[in-house]
Amino acid sequence: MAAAELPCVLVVEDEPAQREVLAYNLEAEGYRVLRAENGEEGLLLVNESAPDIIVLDWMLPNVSGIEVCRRLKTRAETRGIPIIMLSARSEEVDRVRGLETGADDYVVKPYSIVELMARVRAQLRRVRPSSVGETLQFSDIRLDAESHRVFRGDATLKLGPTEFRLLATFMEKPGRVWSREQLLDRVWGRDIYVDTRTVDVHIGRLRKALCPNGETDPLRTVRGAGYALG
Amino acid sequence: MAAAELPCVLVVEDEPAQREVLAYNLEAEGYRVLRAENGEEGLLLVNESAPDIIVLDWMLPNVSGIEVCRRLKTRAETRGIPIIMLSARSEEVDRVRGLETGADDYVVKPYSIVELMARVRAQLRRVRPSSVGETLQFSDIRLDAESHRVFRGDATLKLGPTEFRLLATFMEKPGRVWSREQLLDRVWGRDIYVDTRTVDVHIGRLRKALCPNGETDPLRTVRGAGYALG
DNA sequence: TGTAGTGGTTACATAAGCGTCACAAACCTG
DNA sequence: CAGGTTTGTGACGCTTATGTAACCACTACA
Repeated sequence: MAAAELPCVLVVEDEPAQREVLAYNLEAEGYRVLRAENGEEGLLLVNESAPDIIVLDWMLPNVSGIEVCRRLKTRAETRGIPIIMLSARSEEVDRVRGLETGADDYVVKPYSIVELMARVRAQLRRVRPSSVGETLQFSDIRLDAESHRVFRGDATLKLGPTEFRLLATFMEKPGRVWSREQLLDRVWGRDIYVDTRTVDVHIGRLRKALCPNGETDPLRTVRGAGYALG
Repeated sequence: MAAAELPCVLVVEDEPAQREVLAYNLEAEGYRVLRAENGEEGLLLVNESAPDIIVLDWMLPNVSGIEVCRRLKTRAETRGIPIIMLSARSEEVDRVRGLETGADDYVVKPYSIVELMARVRAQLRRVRPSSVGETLQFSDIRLDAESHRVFRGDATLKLGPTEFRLLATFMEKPGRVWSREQLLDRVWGRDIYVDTRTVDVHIGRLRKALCPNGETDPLRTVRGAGYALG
């Protein structure tokens, strides 16, 4: 199974017109597009073609989008594929449910096609670290490289340059454990001599900055190894 | 049970000709092949020989393939074994039901043997990562080296650095018996002086960590020789 | 030349993990 | 069964890794 050169997007949308608009724009953007008109077909295509990202309509006949999402996110091999949910509903409840099910992003119809494209790009960048990042996301934390800003939920977080780079490193590969030395390399620079304990201090500062209101600490200490996000 | 060097594939197919074609191709591909001609025999062989992957026909006398699948996927020790379902039916309903039952992949007859081989390889790669840095799996235990995490079923296990390295060593070669000296070399380091009995203590701690809720102990004590996983 | 913001280091407190021992239990061998 | 050996395991003291506050140094900028 050779890796496709072009990023591959699976569009699951029952309404033919909307599906084609999406597909057209995605193809114009340079993606390979797979189309599915219902949940079953979607699930099948995921197994067959391992797309890099999925744009998923909320309302689908039989197997609903949310159900498709749930199934994909509970299976280990498909859990990593980012899912962007589309929905006509704008109620808060559904947003929460959408993200709760494991969707990585959520867009309410009618959406700006440009915005959707941006989100697709963002999600892809998260998964395929080939190109440099604009927006990274992990759970409720968003990091925008361009504007140098970090959000948690709706709140804007305030963090210093070092903490920002530190967080950016973590968010490139959520879950991965970085040793203090690796972090010094990536965040401080290759030939800077700083005490490894300095990392600890900045981790502490990052933690404090990430949880201004007592949110759960997303950083994990791995004793004897280093730190990780999530 | 000596650790099989070759990946072991269990073929459950009642039609002799088809079974042999499959077996022939799998053996040509370098796998060890177990054959079963019905569901009961299949389930039996799973328990006896712990295959690495199962190719399972949908239509079987008595116990149907889907039933075999369901049973395996509900038992903790066998849940981790990937199952590829074969079916003559191509109806949407069945596809979905196949995946719903927990099958990891689904191939419709008549299939290209090349494609099937590719899928077997893909599933095996998922379960038996040959190289470092990927995720190791043994029965229902998964160890992810990169994120330094260990799961049993859905639960995340909490183990200390030494227990983690110990388990990683075992999972590299499930079934292999490691002497206390070998373990000290690999886990503690070549020129560390520690009592060999220390290994026993850490094995105990690892055991406790692996069975937080009274699951079956996957570690085997080989009297006079050492310890092994499975 | 203040002042505010940031960064690196140190020191100390605490938590986590480690290794050893001692005794109990299991096992083997006659 | 007796005697010896191997393994399981709780307890305990010790070491080490980590969290964190405090401090000083440096920079930028008005």
